[in-house]
Amino acid sequence: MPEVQIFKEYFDATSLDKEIVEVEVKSKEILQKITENYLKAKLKEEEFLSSQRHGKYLFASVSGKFLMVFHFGMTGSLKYFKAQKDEPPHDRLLINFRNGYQLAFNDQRKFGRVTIAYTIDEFLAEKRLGKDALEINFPDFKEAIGKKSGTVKSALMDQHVIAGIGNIYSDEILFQTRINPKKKIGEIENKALKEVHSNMRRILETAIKNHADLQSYPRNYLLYNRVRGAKCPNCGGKIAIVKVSGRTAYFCPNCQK
DNA sequence: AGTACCACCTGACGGC
DNA sequence: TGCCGTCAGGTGGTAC
Repeated sequence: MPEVQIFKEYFDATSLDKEIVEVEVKSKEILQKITENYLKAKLKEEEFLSSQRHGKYLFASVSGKFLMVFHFGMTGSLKYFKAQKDEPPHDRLLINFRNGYQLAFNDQRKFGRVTIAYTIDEFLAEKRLGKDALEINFPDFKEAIGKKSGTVKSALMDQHVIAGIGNIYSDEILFQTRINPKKKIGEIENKALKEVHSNMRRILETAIKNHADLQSYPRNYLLYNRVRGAKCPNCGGKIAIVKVSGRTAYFCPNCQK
């Protein structure tokens, strides 16, 4: 989600209030529930007025009439450019503006998706997305997560519970709260859950402040050096790697009980 | 109903 | 040098 917030800021700085002349779809696979012709017709001669982020989704208002929805998967990004030499290598969608610039939806692994929606609430309801991780207050957080029965890591990553936490940020939150990623939700005390909530917000805010660039995060963050054989920034012990409901979890067995 | 896990896709990387 | 297997990460579908 911090990356998506950075894309939102980039989008707002580059692509608002410019007439769209044409849309090119280079990889149809990224279109979700819409056809290429539909998207082209919808965007032609319109303009982006503003954008909003919810979890990992970015919503761009198109002339106040409807929303263009972006989901970036793992490798998606945006690039605003003019010269051909600046065209990104895996652009799946290009939006051509009247001013000669283009906005590219670049996505090497094609896990990203683009679609059209009419209201954010309707879209969130259809996807059954939880509240945004930066917006949710503790009582709502507790209630949402309390309905789960699996591991704390998979609950944090479940977009229906809270929207916005991915694999690497769930690791960071649990590392800083000193909770083992395999711990069951029911075994977490209220006080620790409160810490999870406040650490979640602080970590996401810190990540955004650092432009979602892992190498500029504080040195005591697990994410600063999330690689095989890394040492724990707390105790110097070896960081372990395990699978938790199919995802790779990095954690310190000594600090996270 | 809810949880676990694989497929999707591509490039990087390690091993032989 | 080069080929092959493995891995990464988010989501959606499927299996349990």
